[in-house]
Amino acid sequence: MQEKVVTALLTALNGAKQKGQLRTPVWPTVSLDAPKRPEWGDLASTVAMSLAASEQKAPHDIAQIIVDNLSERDQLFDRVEIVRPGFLNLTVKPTLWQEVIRDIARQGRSYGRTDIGKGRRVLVEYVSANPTGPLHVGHGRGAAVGQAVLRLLNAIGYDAVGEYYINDAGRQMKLLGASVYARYQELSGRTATFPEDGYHGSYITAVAQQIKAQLDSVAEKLNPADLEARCRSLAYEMLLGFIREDLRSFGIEIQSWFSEASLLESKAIEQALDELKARELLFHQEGAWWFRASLYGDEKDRVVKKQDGEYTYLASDIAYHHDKLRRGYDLLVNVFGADHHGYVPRMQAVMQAYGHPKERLHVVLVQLVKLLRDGVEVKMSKRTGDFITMREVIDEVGSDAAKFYFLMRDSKTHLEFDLELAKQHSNDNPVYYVQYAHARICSLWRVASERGITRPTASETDLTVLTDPDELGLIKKLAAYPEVLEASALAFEPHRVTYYLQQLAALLHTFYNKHRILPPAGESDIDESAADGLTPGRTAARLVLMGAVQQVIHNGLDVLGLSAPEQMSFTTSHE
RNA sequence: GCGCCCGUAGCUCAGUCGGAUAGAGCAUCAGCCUUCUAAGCUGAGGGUCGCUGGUUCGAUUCCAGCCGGGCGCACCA
Repeated sequence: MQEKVVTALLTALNGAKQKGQLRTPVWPTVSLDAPKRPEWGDLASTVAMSLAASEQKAPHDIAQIIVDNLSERDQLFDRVEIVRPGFLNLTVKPTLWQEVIRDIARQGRSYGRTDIGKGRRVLVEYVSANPTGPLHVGHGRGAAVGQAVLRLLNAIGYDAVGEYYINDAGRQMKLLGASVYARYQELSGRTATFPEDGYHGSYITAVAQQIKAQLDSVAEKLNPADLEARCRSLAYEMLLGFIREDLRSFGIEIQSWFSEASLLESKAIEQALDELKARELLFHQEGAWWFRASLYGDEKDRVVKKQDGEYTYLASDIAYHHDKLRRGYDLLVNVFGADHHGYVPRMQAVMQAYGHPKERLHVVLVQLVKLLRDGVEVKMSKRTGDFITMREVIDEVGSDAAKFYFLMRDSKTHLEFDLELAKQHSNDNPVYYVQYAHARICSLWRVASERGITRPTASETDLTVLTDPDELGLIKKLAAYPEVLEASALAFEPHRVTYYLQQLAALLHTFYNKHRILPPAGESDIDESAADGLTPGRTAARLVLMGAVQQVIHNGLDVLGLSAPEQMSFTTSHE
């Protein structure tokens, strides 16, 4: 719809240029928004005002020229108005809005999807939590955001794949092994020195207990170093297994798992660094090897190989991203915790060092989640390992509710997450508000079929009866979905869709409350239904409209990775 | 000290490639269920868009400087 109008405006502009009425060489982007007030029409554009400078004319005059050159004016618009400085207020013919419903019915699940990504390949790296403990709430937000970004990109025609980078090499693995080993010893009645900076969480003891059960029979034959190594690898496998399970039960499916250790084994780190060395982007100083990150806008150069000969974390990451690039992705998206924002320039320097524009890597930052219970902050201490896990949250509030909350706000801002609110099955809970809108429409189908009313098809229904402002308001919101989806995907900001769905659901609930869709079951209410002009034709048209609303809510929830239930369970609703 | 992010209603937050009287939810108050699910709806009150300048016909939006909060500034990951 918006597209049609923009095209019409551009045609008018070009026509005016040919007649010599306008002379701006390149048109600015033709803005077209739903204005704030209904009396300003359905769509408003500010092109005339933005052309004022280059045309050296009054905005109002330019607007007039555009209007005069609108060749399809009568086919498209009921009303075209020029207001004060130079706003162009357009009221689109209802028949065009009604067409939107047919589009939705025809396109179904693909309504809103586009191909502007042109099949370009994208790798979305997300979660990537160290396999040294269970996922916590912050990881949950990262998982929800990463998955939503991935699905959004796919929805606009990219070919996106999700990957989890496993930090299974280096220091934290050693610490994990040492921590588990120490607990193992304690469980065996021996005193052990717990490593400084070790993992203190109680889950370590639980893991040690399980490992002890497995190893007790052979433990005697192992020297301490071997035993610790066994502890390390068994603990790693167990913890990564928990992570996989947690993600699965959260409804997150990671297509690809990439091991950091594999980079060491395959010599990929050496190769990646050699390539940089060959381009003189590495230098040796004070016994260490440095990457010239400052050449590409980072604030300083960075060590990749330490004096002791060990690679830094950055070296692995260089090799990892080198590998991603070699796999032929056109765009790399990394979902990072916001505390890693300082790392971004470094990684973008790496992109450039390998000859790619820094925009080829886009980093989505995800801020911390502040957990509340009834408005009181739930304190978490990383040091003692005493934190609320993602598992506990989804067990308590459910996957859909958790995801919706994680996706409600711009990911780069702090999020307050009230557990009590999130699990409430009430009107205070936006998740159910949206899902309920979907379920309500599904319920309509059930009641309709009980009363012998068959569901009308969009193509065979006369939709011109849909002229009520509430009906048109609903359609206009539906018409905006493709734009919202596209903008949301291009900005890597899923919360725009979440917000849109709440608005759409609100319109639906209002409509549902105000207008009847099905004729009443009895005959007593004939007058009431007549007052709202409820004829069989109107019922059919409204049912088609409801089908379109249902479809869009479904599509929106789906792109966010949420379910669209056909009915709500009322088990805990009334107290 | 330097860098990044945030500062919008009592609370939590949308909106910001510059536009017309700044929005939603919660909370508060007043209403709506013999009718398609009240997990819903209607109405009311509530704001110097952190402050000060600048650019502009026009700034909550862009720029600069301040103030307040968070995070980051390792041969840790």
